Amino acid sequence: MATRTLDSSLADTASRLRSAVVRTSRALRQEAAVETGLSPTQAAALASINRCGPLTPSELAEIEHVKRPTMTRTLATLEREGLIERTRDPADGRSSLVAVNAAGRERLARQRRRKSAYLARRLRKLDPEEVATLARAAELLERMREDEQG
Amino acid sequence: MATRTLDSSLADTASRLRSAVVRTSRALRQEAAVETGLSPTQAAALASINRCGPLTPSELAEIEHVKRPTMTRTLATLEREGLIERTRDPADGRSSLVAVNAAGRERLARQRRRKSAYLARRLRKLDPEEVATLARAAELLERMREDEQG
DNA sequence: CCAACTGGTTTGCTATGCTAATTATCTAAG
DNA sequence: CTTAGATAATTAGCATAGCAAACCAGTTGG
Repeated sequence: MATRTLDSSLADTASRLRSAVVRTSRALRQEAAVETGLSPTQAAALASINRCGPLTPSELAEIEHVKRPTMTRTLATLEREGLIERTRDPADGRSSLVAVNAAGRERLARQRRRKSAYLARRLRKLDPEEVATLARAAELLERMREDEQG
Repeated sequence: MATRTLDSSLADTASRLRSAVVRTSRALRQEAAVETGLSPTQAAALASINRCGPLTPSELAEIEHVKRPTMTRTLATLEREGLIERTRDPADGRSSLVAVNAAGRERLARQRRRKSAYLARRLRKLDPEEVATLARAAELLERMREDEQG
């Protein structure tokens, strides 16, 4: 019976969590367009490029857990926006190295400065203890994803 | 200075949380297709219809925080899959009432039974204390969204 | 030097959002 | 009543974002 209630509580948590994640992600997508002109996907890619230095599209796709064609398109958008630059990979003629340029860094900085960013604005209304819970949850979500791979 | 560090920690948490939510949502979308043939959006809609009884498309759009045209299409998909049924609203000729049919309930039950559902499977590997953290985070995310409306 | 592999892109499909415009019905004012 | 305006739903049209399959070009191993 302990197992039974444990399982049903897990299923319940899973269901609520799914709902919360999906809805929050939806809200983020809407908000992002207004705030920075970048969708969450684009913003995440830009941040990763910035954080992990110049890297190839494949490496980036790996980091973001999307397939290569998807990353190709995201990069095309960021390039069209003038936020990144590519140089030929000296080690491999098929490949290119992607890096954030001045405009991209500026955009990232602006974004970071934004006090009113969707989540930050809402986090400010929570108790420190609640913020800590969410910080911990973010870690757990990432760990859950990485653990069992894809 | 307290404010400064508090703010930067908030921004940091916001950024990590955004990343975690976006990536998890992406993983969910991929997984859902394999597991049940329903995307998270579709599964969420079906669950809401089931939970909240027969209701109109508008009410459902409200619950799911999407616009009506979006819900129209989601419902069309669920109907094409034979999981829901519509009856004319006796009170308003413009409207219809949407309800889950036998096949839909069967699908929901199967989904619930699924021990291997993405999140549940991963939750099972966490400490009870960690599961509790995520449950609490789910609540907080929902509350954050509802508070300031959208 | 050629065959097989691999990184990247292109192409074509699906799903999910949105807004704006249409259609059908309802409701209220005259 | 009847007509004008509001409202529910849909349709149409646009954009993003994911996938897989096919394709090109450069790399590498035999």
